[in-house]
Amino acid sequence: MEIKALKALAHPVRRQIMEALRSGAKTSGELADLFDASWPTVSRHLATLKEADLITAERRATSILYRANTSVLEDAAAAVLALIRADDGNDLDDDMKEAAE
Amino acid sequence: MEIKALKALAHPVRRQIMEALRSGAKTSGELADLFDASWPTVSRHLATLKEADLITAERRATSILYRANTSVLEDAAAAVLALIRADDGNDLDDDMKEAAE
DNA sequence: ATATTAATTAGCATAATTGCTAATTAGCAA
DNA sequence: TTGCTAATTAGCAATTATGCTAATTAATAT
Repeated sequence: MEIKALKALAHPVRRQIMEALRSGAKTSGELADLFDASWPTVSRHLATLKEADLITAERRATSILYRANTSVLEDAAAAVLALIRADDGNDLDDDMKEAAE
Repeated sequence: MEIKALKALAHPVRRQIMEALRSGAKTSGELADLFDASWPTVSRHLATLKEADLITAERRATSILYRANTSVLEDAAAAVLALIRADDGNDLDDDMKEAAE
């Protein structure tokens, strides 16, 4: 679940694609125009994001509209937050006592 | 910043290490015992996490204590959440041009 | 000095990722 | 049918990640 999403979000271009989709659905060509990478390269990143369920694709005549899957982004963020100890106050990173067990 | 953290968190073993550190600081050996991977392999994952500033290391006599860096985890989660469109006309750090549609 | 324990670093092999160009599929319009 | 546009897939080279064993550093103790 989140494992694929976090891996997909590890690449800067893929994060930028997700960022570009914040403002609404875009076609593959529109997205490819935003980056220096070639269109096939962007297309592959889109496939990776789709495989991780971070985006959905919908055919519109000759083009394909991509849109972000918000819930999966939320799940991914939650998975990262879950790595922080929930209960028991924790300091930032300077000195705190280690729990002995 | 978050780019290294998200990349580091893309690997399941590294996430499990962070998970193991939720309950408090642990030594390299204690962490290595938790996984099937060899100690050197775990050690390398620790180096990756440290490089991403997700953990800190402190020498304690013959062993080295690792602890999670909570603030960086928070930043990483925030970076993922930032990929979700904030409600209505609300542009945080949108450096993309708007779609023509 | 040697020994012991804790941990990392070195070196290597394999696997996965990335990004390109060229080729191909998909839909639409004459 | 042909042609055109949109997009993906194929195939390849280069890079990076992963994980192992063997060697090495570090701290402590005898």
